[in-house]
Amino acid sequence: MELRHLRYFVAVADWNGFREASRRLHVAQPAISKTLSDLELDIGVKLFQRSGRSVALTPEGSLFYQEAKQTIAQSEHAVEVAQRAARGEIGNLSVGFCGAATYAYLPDLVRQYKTKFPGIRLSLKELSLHYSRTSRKR
Amino acid sequence: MELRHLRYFVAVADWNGFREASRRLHVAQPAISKTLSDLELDIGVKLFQRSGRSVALTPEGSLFYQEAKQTIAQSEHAVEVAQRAARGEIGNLSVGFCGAATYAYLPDLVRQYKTKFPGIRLSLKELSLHYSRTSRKR
DNA sequence: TAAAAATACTCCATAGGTATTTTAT
DNA sequence: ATAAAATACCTATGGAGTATTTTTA
Repeated sequence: MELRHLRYFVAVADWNGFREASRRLHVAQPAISKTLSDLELDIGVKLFQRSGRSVALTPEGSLFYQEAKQTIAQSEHAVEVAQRAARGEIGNLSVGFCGAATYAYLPDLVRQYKTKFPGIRLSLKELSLHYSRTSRKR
Repeated sequence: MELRHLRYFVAVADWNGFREASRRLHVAQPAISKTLSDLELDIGVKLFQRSGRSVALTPEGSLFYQEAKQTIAQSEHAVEVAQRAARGEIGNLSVGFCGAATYAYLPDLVRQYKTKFPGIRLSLKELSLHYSRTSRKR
């Protein structure tokens, strides 16, 4: 099963019919027909009640419809999260500091940061001064 | 973007590497390579930091990883819902009743029902006796 | 130099198109 | 009789395989 199956399925449910869905999707009607019977075969559940002239969701189809929309929405959300992170609108930033910086620079830095990057979670960590000594041992 | 892209992406992240992912997925390594660069091109975000010898998620990739797994899980949930509904384990049942049935049969019926089909939501509606008259009008 | 990923190509499976038949109103 | 879905058939895009090159630890 691929998102394509779900997109076509939702389109047919939304526009109640293969014909109209095929128009909206700019895809020929037999392709929609094939994709949906593939989907039904794959999951082993009949999603539509066909009566030649028209089409209606089965009870199982109705439940699947909700979940299919949810799946598509989640997939779009995934992309959006990645894109916003790439633009620096969300994400995490870890800042290490020590000694004099603590009171001289940090407070103002954090204040500026919070207003400029409200979507980024900031983690602060005081670095131990023993670090350079212990790492040089052995 | 299709679920295939997300499945491959998650596999590469999980098995930290194209090579190992290709073994686990039973798909040749260049196919994984191609699919992932297609994905990055499609969403316009670099998901992995390649250094020839090894591969690591970028910060954006890490966020996308969570969302991709969520998307796949939701797609599997969708199928499960449909299949359970088809098996009669979940869903809705509406029962109309009227007159003598109300006290003579309904209580016992509902009791039996609840134990046999715990996943099915039951809706009861008392049918108006005027219904047959009004529907016959005109 | 030895692993792992990228590139180049080839092939074939299948998504999608056209033409037609079937079905129900 | 007509509008819509299914079926049959064909085409072509792109997913996946093999062989090879590139990269870096």
